[in-house]
Amino acid sequence: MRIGQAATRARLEASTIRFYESAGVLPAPARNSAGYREYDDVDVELMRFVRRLRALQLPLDDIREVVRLRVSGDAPCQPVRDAITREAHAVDQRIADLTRLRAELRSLQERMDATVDEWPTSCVCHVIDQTT
Amino acid sequence: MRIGQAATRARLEASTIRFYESAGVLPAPARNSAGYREYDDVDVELMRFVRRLRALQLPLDDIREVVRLRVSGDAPCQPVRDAITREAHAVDQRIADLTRLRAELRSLQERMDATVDEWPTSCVCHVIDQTT
DNA sequence: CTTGACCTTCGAGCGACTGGAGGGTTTATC
DNA sequence: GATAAACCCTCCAGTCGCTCGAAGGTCAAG
Repeated sequence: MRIGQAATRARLEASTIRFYESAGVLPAPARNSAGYREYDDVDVELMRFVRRLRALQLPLDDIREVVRLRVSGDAPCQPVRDAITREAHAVDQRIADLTRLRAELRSLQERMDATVDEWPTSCVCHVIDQTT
Repeated sequence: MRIGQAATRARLEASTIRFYESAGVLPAPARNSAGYREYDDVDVELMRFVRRLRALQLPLDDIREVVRLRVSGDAPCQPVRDAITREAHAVDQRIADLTRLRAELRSLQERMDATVDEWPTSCVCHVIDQTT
């Protein structure tokens, strides 16, 4: 099948598949006489695998390595598990950061609302100025 | 003062200040005879204001508008309040997304650990394959 | 006179795509 | 057999917010 159908089946954009190929994540497929990429079901399975890892927000560098192992017949389970662990920590960190940020935004909103009557005259955003 | 001292006082990198200028966020300052940028305390205050808004992860597009108002003497409070509200919603959304992602990563970790004894033989990452 | 710290501009690189220009190919329809 | 729509190709630019490096100019201290 050609890239469009592969994209539909793998639930990726054709442009994303080409990008993954250029990034060395997906192997370069065969080409037909017109130069079109030709994929089979195994290729589509691999694309789905990559999509699922990306949905877990694993970086392409990790996925490239995992795909390399999988294509070469090795079991990529340990690297996948390691990548997932790294990502879980990164996600925990991002959530903690964002939670702090949200608290600060909420607090700012409240403080701005409390001084809304002073705005028209001489607001230079003291509230923001008081932030670190 | 020159850009290095302004950067230190505003707690920004000199390269960031130049970038903000090129991005139209900060106004172009005067230059001395050697072509060096010259800043005063008011400029540094504005840099700090921008840094604080960036720390709240407001996009530069919003900050540019807010700075424009502030420099022109208008009170930027309402736009700041609006931008903060938008950002608060975006942060809520990001937290929700990441929380779902974290749950999925945790679940995957557990399921992989539960089948760890099967890995050496024929792991093709069924666990990942079962993900949507 | 030289060293070193500072400054300048310009351009590339990050991550992971996305979209467009400017072409060629295939397929369905008339 | 012509034509139009849908598909494919490559290459390049843009996204966001910086950050770094190259290649050079300026200036004060020793």
